[in-house]
Amino acid sequence: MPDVVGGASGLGAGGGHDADLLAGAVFAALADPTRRAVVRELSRQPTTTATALAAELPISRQAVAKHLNLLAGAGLVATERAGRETRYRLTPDPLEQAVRWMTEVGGQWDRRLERLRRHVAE
Amino acid sequence: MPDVVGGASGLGAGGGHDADLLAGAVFAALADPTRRAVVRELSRQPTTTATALAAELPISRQAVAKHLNLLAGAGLVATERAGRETRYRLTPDPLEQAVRWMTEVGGQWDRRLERLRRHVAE
DNA sequence: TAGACTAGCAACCCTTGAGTTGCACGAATC
DNA sequence: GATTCGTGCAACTCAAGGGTTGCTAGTCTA
Repeated sequence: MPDVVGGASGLGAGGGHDADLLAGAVFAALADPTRRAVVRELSRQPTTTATALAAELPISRQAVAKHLNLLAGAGLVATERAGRETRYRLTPDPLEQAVRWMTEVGGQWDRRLERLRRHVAE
Repeated sequence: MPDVVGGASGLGAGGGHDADLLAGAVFAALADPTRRAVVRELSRQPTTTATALAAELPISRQAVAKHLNLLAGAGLVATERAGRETRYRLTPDPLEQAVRWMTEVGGQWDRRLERLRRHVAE
């Protein structure tokens, strides 16, 4: 089951190799409502700590830390230590990858749709 | 835990009401690699059936059907019966909502970054 | 009408993931 | 130097989700 992408090689040849995995990590990261709240909050403040976030969310500090780790794994967040606290900064670059994935799929479908429309018209 | 978004009302006031839920459904739908493969395949063929998809994927027909139901729940797929088979068609409109969510967050962060940069410069 | 093909429903594993608590360690403060 | 504050790590619970098998029902065809 882990090689669904690779196993579907006949399908996945459309240019996306591991870009799919990158986009997938972003999608998985943004699939959780708590994580979306964290990201939104990070988009407002330049940097924050896990404890500060936990103070504004109905979950524990450790839960927030887990989410931040996952976000860091997806490349959406960067960490930097400042004394005894670690501050988290939003790095929205991977969002671009995800957007590209979606526009690619949507665009391909639009092209297919237009082709079908033309075929019906003739 | 289910009202994380609402509970974070102090945060979520940035214009997104249930648009967050819509985008969240899209993200959750695209978080699974199998579902991404299904979507990519649907972007190539105008319509398909669950059995046809199952023939090209390493999973059973019922698993594909579940994924298609979830995609339909997110509004990414529409169904139409044709005789004894149900054909699935891609409806990429919700992708736009998701893209808007991401660009909004990214844009807000960019603005915040620029403001910070200006503040440092002076 | 009998048989093949398609889809839908339900019950059932088993893994993942979100969340918790508890504890131990480095950094500031007094 | 002792204490507090902020993190990090580990173990654990519990619900959700991906996948399977088995069966039933509808539709086309021979």
